[in-house]
Amino acid sequence: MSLPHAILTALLEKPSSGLELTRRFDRSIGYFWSATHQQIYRELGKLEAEGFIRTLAAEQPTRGQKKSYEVLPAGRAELARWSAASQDPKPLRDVMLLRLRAAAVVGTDGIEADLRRHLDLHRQQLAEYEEIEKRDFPPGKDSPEDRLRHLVLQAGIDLETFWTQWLTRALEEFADLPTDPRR
Amino acid sequence: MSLPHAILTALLEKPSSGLELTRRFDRSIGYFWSATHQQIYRELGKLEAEGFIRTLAAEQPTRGQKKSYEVLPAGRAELARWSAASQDPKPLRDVMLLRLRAAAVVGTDGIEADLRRHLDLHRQQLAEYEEIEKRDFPPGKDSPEDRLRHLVLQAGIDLETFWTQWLTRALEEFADLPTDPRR
DNA sequence: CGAAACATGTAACTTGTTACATGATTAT
DNA sequence: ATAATCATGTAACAAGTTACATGTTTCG
Repeated sequence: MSLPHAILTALLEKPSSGLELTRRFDRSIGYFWSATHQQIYRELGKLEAEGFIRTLAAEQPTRGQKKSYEVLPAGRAELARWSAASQDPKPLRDVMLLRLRAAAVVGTDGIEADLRRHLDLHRQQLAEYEEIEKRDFPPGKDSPEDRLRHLVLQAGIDLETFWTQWLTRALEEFADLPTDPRR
Repeated sequence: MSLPHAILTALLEKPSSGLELTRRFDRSIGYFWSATHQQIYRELGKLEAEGFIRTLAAEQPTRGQKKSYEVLPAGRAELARWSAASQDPKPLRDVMLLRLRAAAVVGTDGIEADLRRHLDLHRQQLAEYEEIEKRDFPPGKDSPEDRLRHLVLQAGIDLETFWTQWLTRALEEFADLPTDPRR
């Protein structure tokens, strides 16, 4: 139940239409909670029905016309409640780790190229985060809100750093492997 | 589409019944791909229908009786195919990061306690992984298969290390915050 | 026998994904 | 006018979650 709260956060930061939200999910918010436009429209409908948000424009626009939303007091209260409520961390779920474990059984043919590709992608993502950090969080004078947002970005940077290091190490192991185990 | 392949990997490592698989998913395999018994039974049925696995026992057991499965050649081939096939990494999706971002907007009341709790949980998980490493991967003499499995475990250790460090840093930031932003 | 533990399974629901449909606005 | 883009939406499906149902074996 996190998507509605991601949307509430985004709308509090700035009232938006569905498509604008979709674009923001492709950028900042989507860096730790991704969503497609179909999910967003579905959820906007629910949030409006629950009285957490409302449309901005006085006239009800028809299909195809832009429709912007803002958060109502009940929505802000729900977000505060959710943010403070205790939630268990989700166990790790990673396809590449699973694939390596499978490769230990059925052989490593073909997987090395994808490890390289992932290394590239994670390096790109890391560079993107570092760019954002340079632009949005220059040294000195951070407001408390900025320090929290910086902390979140830092997690992204650290995680991408981890992946680049781990993938590099994995590829070194592959270089060392005498031959494929059982192929 | 990873759960069937997680099950194939587990069954290749050792033929098992549904409940045995469930227990193994609570331990080693679940450390990077979790699943409940309902998911597992559903998926075992599909895998059998597709001809990737078959029951071991000659007699068809009835409901309530143990039913063990083994992987057929087609299943092994499918696992090899999947493991080698290129797949994009999934974007990061983390509730705690989203909660912090929300807290930057609606206030940080209440979230600090859960950060502490998460720090504890991640420390426990890290200790568990390190225990497994000591037990299963003593220094020296690793077979190629073991090196791959060790690499996977290492990712778990590194990720838990990251979270403990990041949460420690987050809590330091909270100690520094003058007062809650906007509450 | 009765209770506990073992073992498999169903059903209903929520969330996420993929493909497609439709109307409105803008630029050539 | 028509093509491209903007914008909202539907439908069907896949995957994951939660609650419950049912039969079997073991042990006191």
